Formats: sequence, structure tokens, C-alpha cells
Amino acid sequence: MTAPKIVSERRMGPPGSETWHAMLDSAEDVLREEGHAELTSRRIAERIGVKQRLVYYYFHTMDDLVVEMFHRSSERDLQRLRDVSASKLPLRQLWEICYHSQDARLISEYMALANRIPRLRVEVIRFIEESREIQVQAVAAALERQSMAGAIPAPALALLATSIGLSLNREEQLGVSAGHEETLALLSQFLDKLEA
Amino acid sequence: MTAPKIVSERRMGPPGSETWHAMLDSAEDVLREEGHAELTSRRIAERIGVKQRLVYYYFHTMDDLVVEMFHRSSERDLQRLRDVSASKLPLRQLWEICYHSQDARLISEYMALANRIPRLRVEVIRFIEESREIQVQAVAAALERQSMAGAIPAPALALLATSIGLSLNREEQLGVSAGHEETLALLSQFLDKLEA
DNA sequence: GTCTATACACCGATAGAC
DNA sequence: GTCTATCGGTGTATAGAC
Repeated sequence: MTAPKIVSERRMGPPGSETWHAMLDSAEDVLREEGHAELTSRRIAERIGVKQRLVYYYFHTMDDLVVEMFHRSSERDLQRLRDVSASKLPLRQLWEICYHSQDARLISEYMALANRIPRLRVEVIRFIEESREIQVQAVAAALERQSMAGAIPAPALALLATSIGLSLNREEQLGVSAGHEETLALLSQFLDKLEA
Repeated sequence: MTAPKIVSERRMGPPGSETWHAMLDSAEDVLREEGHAELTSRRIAERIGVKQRLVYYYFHTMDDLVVEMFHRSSERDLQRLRDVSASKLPLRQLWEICYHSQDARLISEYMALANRIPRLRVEVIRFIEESREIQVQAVAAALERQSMAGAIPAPALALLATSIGLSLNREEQLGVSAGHEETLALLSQFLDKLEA
């Protein structure tokens, strides 16, 4: 039996407080706008007009902050996904939401960070699995309503939508558009068939 | 008219030399196995048993090294892609190659780096556009041989294959498999239809 | 071509006052 | 809850000898 490792005994600020949220908001902005290399305690503090030391009052380590930031963000996303799923939208709307709700840049930063922060990696895996599950339910229900449940497996449709949405998104942000028009037309045609 | 900005006048080693390649090899290994945070001149030098100073004999800056590393790697990939394209493979083989030749982790590291290194971003864009072009040619030729040229636009098929291949790859590396089986089965079925 | 040595910036994290 | 001050480490990059 191993005793739990105490990282530090220093006094800590309350999770969920206003400053705590401001720091995670700030961190998210930095990650999205400036990238992981600029994601430092000093940069975060500067953005919200406090001193660097305060970051370590609210978070034990920078890795903790990053994990917490992703966790908070993914909880929000999952809740939004559940709401969408409950509103019984048709496939086309589900695809549109999937396509437009992904931020390719932020995702690529998180993926790279997850490669070196095991606890973030765990959170990312959990998020992908849970969101896939919710999407599958939403897709399955939509197919059911169109009496198309046997036409195509919902898990495949959910994975395809996420995958294609992310790629289109990433390439749009880069300024690459080759094949996009044709792909969107093909998807539209495909959705037409499923939603007669 | 702007004069070219001289970054430094220090003595430089020859690009393409043995040590030059060894450094880029080393850097690629670090990026793939340890991530961007460990991609430092010290780490690279250590791996090939030289001193850190030597890295700056062969590359002006670390950003230069990263850009050069991606450039060398993408030139190799494009050449391999051209060879594959010239060998007139059927769609199924093209898909298999697309699926298995992507390293999701390395790509995610490069994408995050491209968010903060403009010149790398330019290289990434160039690579995506060129590889897409080659893939479209290969796919179009394969469809032609099956008299299926009108069935589906080649650019859409090329983009879909890349996108889905990358996502499956990334999730496999993370250990997520939900929907994979169904997606691969669906793809197989789809390829059967196109290659009667 | 490779080395020793070093300047300088910046980062994570801590001590302890107010 | 927020601050000033600071330590130790590590990174990029350069100077200059061999």
C-alpha cells in the first residue's frame, strides 16, 4: 500500500472562484491565440492583471492548470452536446453543429500537450469516448425517426462526421481549400439520401 | 525594396552533410517520442553524441532546424506518394497506404509547432496541397480504370481518405476504438461497390 | 568541424510579508 | 487573496580556441 504523494503543502485558492475561472479563461485564450509555447504562468497572470505568484495560489503546477482547463472546457462541450442530442435534430443539423463547433487550432494544441502530460491524455480519451457515445445516440435517434436505422451504423456516421469536420476545419484555418467544395457537395448529397 | 535581413553572420555547416542529416534524424525521433517540449538543441546534440554548440553550426536557429526537418521529411513523403501514384494501384491499396502511412502523433506535434512558426506553417500548407494533388491524380486514375470516374469526385475521395485515416490513427494511438470497427466495415463495403 | 565557456532571458516554483 | 523577492534550472544563442 502506497501513501498518497503530497506534491506540496502550500496554501491553495478555491477552485471555481472568480479568479480561478479568469485564469483558465486567460489560459485558454493564450493557447488558442498564441500557442503552447506562450502558455506560461507569467503570460496568464499578465493577461488578467495579477502577478505571476497568484497562479500558483490557485494551481499546484502548470500541468494541473492545463488539465483543469481542458476538463472545464470538455465538461461544457459535453453538456452542450447532451442538450443538442436531446433536442432531436435531423442529421443535417447534427452535421452542421459537428462541423462548426470544433476549433482545429485549439485541438491541435491540446493534442500536442496530451503527448507529454499523461493526466491530460486521460482527460482527452475520456472526452472523445463520452462525446462519441452522445453523438452515436443522437445519430441513431435521427436515423430511427427517418426509418433509416438499418441503412448505416450510427457509430460509423458519428466518427466520420467528427473526423471530416475536424479536417475541413483545420484546412480552412490554414487556407487550404482543395477538394472542400466537392466534399461538402458529396456530404450534402449523402444527407439528402438519408433524409428523403 | 527591402534588403534581405541577415540573421547572423556566423560560420555555418553544409546542409546535406552527414552530421546535418544526423541532427534532423535525431530531432525527428525526439519530436515523435518525446514531443515538442523536449525538442531542444541540447537534447538533439546529446542523442547523437555531440555538444550543443554544434547544432548552431548547422542551423541558424531552432526554428530553422524545425522548418528544415519538416521540409526534408515532406519531400520524402511526396516522393513516396508520387511513386505510389505511378504504380497504378487500385483504390483499396491507396486507402491502405493512406491509412497506415500517417503518424498521428508526429502530425499533431507539427501542427502545434506550425501555429507558432510562420515558415513552418507555409511548408505545411504546401505539403497538404501537393500531396492532395498527387492523391487526386492517383484516385482519378483508379476510378477511370474501373469506369467509375463519374460515380464520385476524386478530390472528395482523396480528402475523405486522408481525414478518416488520420482520425482512426490518432484514436488508435490514444487507445480509443469506439466506432472503428463499424467505420472500417463501412469503408470496405464502399470500396467493394467502387471496385466491382 | 568540434570544442569549452558563457551571456542572457525566462520559466516553474517557493518563502514569507501584508 | 495578493503581493515582493528570489532561487535553481534550462533554454537559445554567441565568442572564440583548437
